Amino acid sequence: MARTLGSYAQSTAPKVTEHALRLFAQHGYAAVSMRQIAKEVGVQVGTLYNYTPDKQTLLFDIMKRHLEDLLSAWSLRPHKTDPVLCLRDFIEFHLRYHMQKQDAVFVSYMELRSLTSENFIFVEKLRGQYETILEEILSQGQSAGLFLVSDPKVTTLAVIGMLKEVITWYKPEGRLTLEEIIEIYQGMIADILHVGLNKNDPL
Amino acid sequence: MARTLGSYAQSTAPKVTEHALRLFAQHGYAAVSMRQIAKEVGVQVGTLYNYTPDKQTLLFDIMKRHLEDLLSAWSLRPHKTDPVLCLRDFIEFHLRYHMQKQDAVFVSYMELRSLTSENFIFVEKLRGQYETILEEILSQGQSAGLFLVSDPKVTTLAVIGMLKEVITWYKPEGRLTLEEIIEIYQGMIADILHVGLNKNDPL
DNA sequence: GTCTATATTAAGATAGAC
DNA sequence: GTCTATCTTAATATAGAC
Repeated sequence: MARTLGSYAQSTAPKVTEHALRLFAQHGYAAVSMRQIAKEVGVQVGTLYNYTPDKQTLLFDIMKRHLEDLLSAWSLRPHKTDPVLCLRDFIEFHLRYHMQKQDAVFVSYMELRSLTSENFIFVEKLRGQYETILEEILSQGQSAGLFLVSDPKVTTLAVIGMLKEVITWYKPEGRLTLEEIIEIYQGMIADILHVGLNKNDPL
Repeated sequence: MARTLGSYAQSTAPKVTEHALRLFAQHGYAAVSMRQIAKEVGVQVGTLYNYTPDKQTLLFDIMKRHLEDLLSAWSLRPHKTDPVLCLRDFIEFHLRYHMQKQDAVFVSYMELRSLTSENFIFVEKLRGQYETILEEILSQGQSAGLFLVSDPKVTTLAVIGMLKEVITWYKPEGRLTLEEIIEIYQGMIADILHVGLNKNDPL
């Protein structure tokens, strides 16, 4: 990362983003003031406006960056062709990535309604791209006869719901390791999709 | 037609709650002002304070009433003893009830962090009571050997996650009827719990 | 019960000195 | 890059007339 010319101290820019993110996650975008953010960063309010034109842009940039990072992280992964392996891989990727970026995930989900309509459209497109990854894995497995579901669309949403819920209770120091949680979820999702059962087998 | 002396309109009290609920659901508690609520109700700001001591109490009362209604609606149902039937019943109850009170459900989930700590504790207790219902059904089925899960606690959370997600996409005029959705979810959850498979059967 | 008017506080954002 | 000072607007809440 290139630093700004003429800056001696540790750059303030990343601090602003970090503290804004944490405060938004904790109290919600609308409930956090620029003054609060400035206080956490350790500067006066006016200074913040050297790093963002306004509060809305601060939120938008946080979400945009998070979703772009998420998408690029997935696409940089070696691509598996078998839908069953690909699904297992996606579950692991999703849980690992999301559990280490809890604040960004939380804000990107909770604060959609705080975006201006223009920014909302942009962010929703990115979110849609991510959900499409799972949708396509499921539909490929479905047409290959590897998965058997009554309604692919609803199943996708249900799986997404299961995975999203994890963030509300996962704690690194909790009873189960992340590896164990991943395995449990891979199992439950395999059950829902009837992985391994042939289309013509009786249920 | 005048109902009460000096009052031409329908009683204001329920209107205040209704409009506050809808606005909180749409924009979030912190983003909604008392002026906005007053405007929707059709009164001046000062008038609102005849119906609530402050904005926080307005939010708290909405959540409290919603959760108390939910709990009492469940407890008024005829109680089934068989865990399998009880679970199916709970899924149906949950989805029906939640789909017809979308705003209240949404606010009660999203605005937990907007409550004062005292109010939060109260509301969390009610929420906990509701989640305990599902937990107990699962653990009863588990000990009766009717369900087979690798980790009951995580399974409960996953099922809750699945059910909660529905509210984010369900529309009464959508492709599937509520009855169809209920059936699909009963099926998926039965799959996760391996309902009908004996504990000693091979998977 | 509802209104108008107002007290008080705090918000987002900008200007200009250093 | 950061600060102080300030503009402007809007927030919650209250008081007192009708």
